[in-house]
Amino acid sequence: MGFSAAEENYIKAIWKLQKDNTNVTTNALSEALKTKPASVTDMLKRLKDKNILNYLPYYGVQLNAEGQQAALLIIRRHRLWEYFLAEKLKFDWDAVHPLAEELEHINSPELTNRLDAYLGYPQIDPHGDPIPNIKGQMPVTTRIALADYALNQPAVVSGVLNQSSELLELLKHKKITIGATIEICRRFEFDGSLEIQLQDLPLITLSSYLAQNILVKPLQL
Amino acid sequence: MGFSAAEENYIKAIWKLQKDNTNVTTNALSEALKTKPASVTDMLKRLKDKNILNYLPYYGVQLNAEGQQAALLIIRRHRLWEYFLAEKLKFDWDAVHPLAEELEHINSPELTNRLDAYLGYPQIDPHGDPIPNIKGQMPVTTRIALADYALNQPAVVSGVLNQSSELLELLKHKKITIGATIEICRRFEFDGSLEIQLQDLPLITLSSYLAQNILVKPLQL
DNA sequence: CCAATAATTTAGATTTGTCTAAATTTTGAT
DNA sequence: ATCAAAATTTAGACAAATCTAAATTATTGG
Repeated sequence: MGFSAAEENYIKAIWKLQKDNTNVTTNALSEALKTKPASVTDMLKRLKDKNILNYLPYYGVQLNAEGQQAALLIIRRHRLWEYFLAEKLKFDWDAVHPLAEELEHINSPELTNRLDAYLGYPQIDPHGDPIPNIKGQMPVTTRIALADYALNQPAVVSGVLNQSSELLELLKHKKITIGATIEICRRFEFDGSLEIQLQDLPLITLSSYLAQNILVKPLQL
Repeated sequence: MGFSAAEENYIKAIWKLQKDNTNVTTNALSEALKTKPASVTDMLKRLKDKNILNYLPYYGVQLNAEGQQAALLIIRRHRLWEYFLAEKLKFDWDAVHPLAEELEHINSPELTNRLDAYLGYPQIDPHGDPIPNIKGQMPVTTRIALADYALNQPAVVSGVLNQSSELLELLKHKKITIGATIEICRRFEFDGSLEIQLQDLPLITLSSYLAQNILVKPLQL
C-alpha cells in the first residue's frame, strides 16, 4: 500500500502528463523524470504489478482510479509543504518547490492532516495551484491563461502553468504575484504580446509566451 | 559531502553509542540499527572510505572530528523537527520521534536554519534533549538521573534517557512531564524505589529502573 | 596455553532503481 | 504499401544496502 520515493515520482509525473485522457508515453516520462526510456519501461512494469495503472507495451500508460488517488495524495502533501515553506518559513516562492519535492515523500496521514489544520486548510499553494483535500479531492477552479482572457476585463492572477525558476524569476521582476489584479489594455496581433495594467502601476508589456503561462480568473466571480 | 539516509542512520547510531570515548562494536551497531552484523561491516568500510571515522577491523569504530560534526547536524535537524511537531502541530511527545527520523534526512541548511528561527531558536527538544546550534555545538546541560539525586531537594524534570514508547507511555500515566517540579521524599534501599512528590500531587512511587531513566536538574540553578 | 565460544568479517546472493547497447515494434513519408 | 526513422522494450550490467552461510579472528575458562 505504500510507495517508494522513486515510485511516487513516477506516479506524480504520469498524473501531470495525463491532463486530457490521452495515454502517457515512455519518452514523455523519460523527459519529465530525467531518466532513460529503458528505466521508465522497467518501472512501469513494476507499477503495473502493483495494480495502479494500465500499461500496454508500446502504447503508453494511464493511472487507474487507485493510481489517481495515490497521485492526488502525493500532490496534497507537496502543496501543503509548499504553503508551509512560503507562508511560515518565508521562503521565496521560487525556492519552495525543490524542498517540497523531498518533504512530499513522507507519507503519514496524521502528519499531513495536522499540517493542513495548522495552516488553516489552505485551498491554493504559493503557485496558485489547488490543494487536494483529505480525501484527495481537488477544489474546482475556473482558471484561464492570461493569453486567452478578454480585453478590458479585470482579473486576478491565480496561478502559473509551470514552476521553472526562469518563469518565477521573470514574474518576480515584473512584480506579478498570485492575487494581484490585472487587466489587458491592448493585444498586438503581430506577435501576440499584451499591454497590461497591474494594480495601479504603469502599463507594462508581456510576451505572448509569458501570457500563456499565467493563469487568471475573473475578478467578480 | 552528502550522506544517504542509511549512512546518516549509522553516523547517528555511532554517535549515540560513543558516549564515553570507547570504541563502538559491530554488534552494538547491529543491535541499535536492527541490521545484521555483516551489513554493519559493509557500511563501516564505506564510511571509512569517506574519511569520517576510524575503523579498525575486529576492534570497532569511532567518529573522527568530521564525523562528529556530521552527527551533530543530523541530530540538530531531528530535534528541531521534534520541537516543531510537538509545539506547532500538537503531536504527543511519544509520537514525534518516528516522524523526525524521516524529516531529519532532508539536508538543507537553509531549511534547517529557517525552521530554527521560526521556532524561536529552542534550546531543548520535547524530550528534554539539547538542540545543537547552527555550528553543531551542543548547549551544555548539567543533568543527573533522578535515581542519583539528593533527598528532599526540589528538582526540575529535564529529560529522559531513552525515548521508547513504553517509557513515554509510563511517564504520561504518572503525569511526569518535562519542566515539572519533583522532589524525592523517601528512598527504599531494598529495591531502590523512590517515593516522590510531583508539583503538589499526592505522593507516588517510582521503580529504581524508571528513576534511572528520568533526568533532572536542581531547581535553583 | 589452548580449545571452545563469541564476535566479526568475507563471500556470494537479492532487491531497487538506474544505465548502455542491442533488438523489436510502431509511425510516417513517399 | 513499404521502408527508414523514431519510439519502445529487452538483455545484461552496476551501485547501494541489505541478507545468509561460511570463514576468520578474538576472548576466555579451565
